[in-house]
Amino acid sequence: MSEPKYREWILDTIDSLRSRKARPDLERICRMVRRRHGSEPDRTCAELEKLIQEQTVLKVNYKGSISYRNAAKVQRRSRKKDDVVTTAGRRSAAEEASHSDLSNGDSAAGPADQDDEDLEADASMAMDSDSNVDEADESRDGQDGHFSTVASVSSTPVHCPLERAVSAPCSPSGSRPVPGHSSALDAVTLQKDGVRPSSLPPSSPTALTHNDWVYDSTVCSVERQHPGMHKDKAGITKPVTASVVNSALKVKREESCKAVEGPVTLDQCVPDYAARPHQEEPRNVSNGRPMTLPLLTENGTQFAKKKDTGTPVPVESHVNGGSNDDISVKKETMNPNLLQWTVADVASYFSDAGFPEQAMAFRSQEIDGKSLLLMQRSDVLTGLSIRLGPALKIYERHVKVLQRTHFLEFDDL
DNA sequence: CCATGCGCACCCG
DNA sequence: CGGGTGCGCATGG
Repeated sequence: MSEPKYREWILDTIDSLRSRKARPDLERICRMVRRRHGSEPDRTCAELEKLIQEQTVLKVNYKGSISYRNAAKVQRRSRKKDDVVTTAGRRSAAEEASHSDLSNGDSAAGPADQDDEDLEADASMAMDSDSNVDEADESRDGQDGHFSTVASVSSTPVHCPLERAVSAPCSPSGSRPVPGHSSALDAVTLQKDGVRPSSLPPSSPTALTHNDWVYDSTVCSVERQHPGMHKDKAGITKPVTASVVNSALKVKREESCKAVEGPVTLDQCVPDYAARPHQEEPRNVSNGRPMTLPLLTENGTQFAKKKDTGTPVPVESHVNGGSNDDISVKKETMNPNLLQWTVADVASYFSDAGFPEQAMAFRSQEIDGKSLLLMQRSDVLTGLSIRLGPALKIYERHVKVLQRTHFLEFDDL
């Protein structure tokens, strides 16, 4: 999906701006990429959106304006120097943090790393728990409240990368999304400091306007729930909020929600994925995807395979201790047929499984479902340039399982 | 005019 | 305190 070339350019640009102490905002990023590589701003913008979706880049609202972060660098906590370099390049460092704990999302850095989606989910949850919406009060101008968080996506309009990128604020010149409203679409809010555990109410639209918001919904939906929510894995409650939010934003597409099958509620919870078209594309979509929902698995389960559908559903994982309470919602998931998984699906799966860093390696190597089925132990252990520990777990607990499951169910193919 | 460099104020853990 | 962020100003081409 995202062109590696662009990924590198954009990440380098973000890093560069950061080192210069200049805010990595859309305008500067587009300008610098154009200057350095000749890429059109629109294209850069489109690629940036993709990176945001992949969580390679995090879109955050910091001090009242939008900033982009190199997810890999979000370090927050101790990072060791070691970063392993993944093939992709140096961006991996962060993940380590992720393992440790996603909870924080703090500061600018944002969210916790890249863990993808699920994590995000939980990350968000975590965050919200502490924080919640609202800080509106003061925030507005921004003080720095640091930012909120996470984000991802973006928003706006559709994104078809190529086609429309334009709509978005890409244009270098003045278009910056104003904090607030206009971009409301995109933005969603979240905030961190404010904290109010319970929640949601305030969050409504108005909240958006205030400062921090995160972009994207992916997370947002989830996030604002009060901590308590975690518990219910089913996520029952969440839906509500989420929906609320969405509606407010108008971001979502209802249809899509429906599309999803049955358990609607859940979906709603996770609306973002489901809901937004954008995301879909990249991720699940391979084809007409019917995704199954995660049936509420309990935490420990790594995969839930639904026989009916025959799908291996990647459920989240546990990364840290297995507590997934939070998440469980995982995206409902991917296409049941591994053969139809795209590179993004694979990366997303591993991120969800708790290996965000390694997921990048899969993505860098362009491993899609078909490739995954062909991978052998040695490929996983040595072909991805990932550390042995995670590689072993990935192979034994995921690759092998997925392959086995696939062949059992689709052997005829 | 534009890209950079960076002091300094803020904020968080 | 240490660390991250980014405004605002200064500098250099």
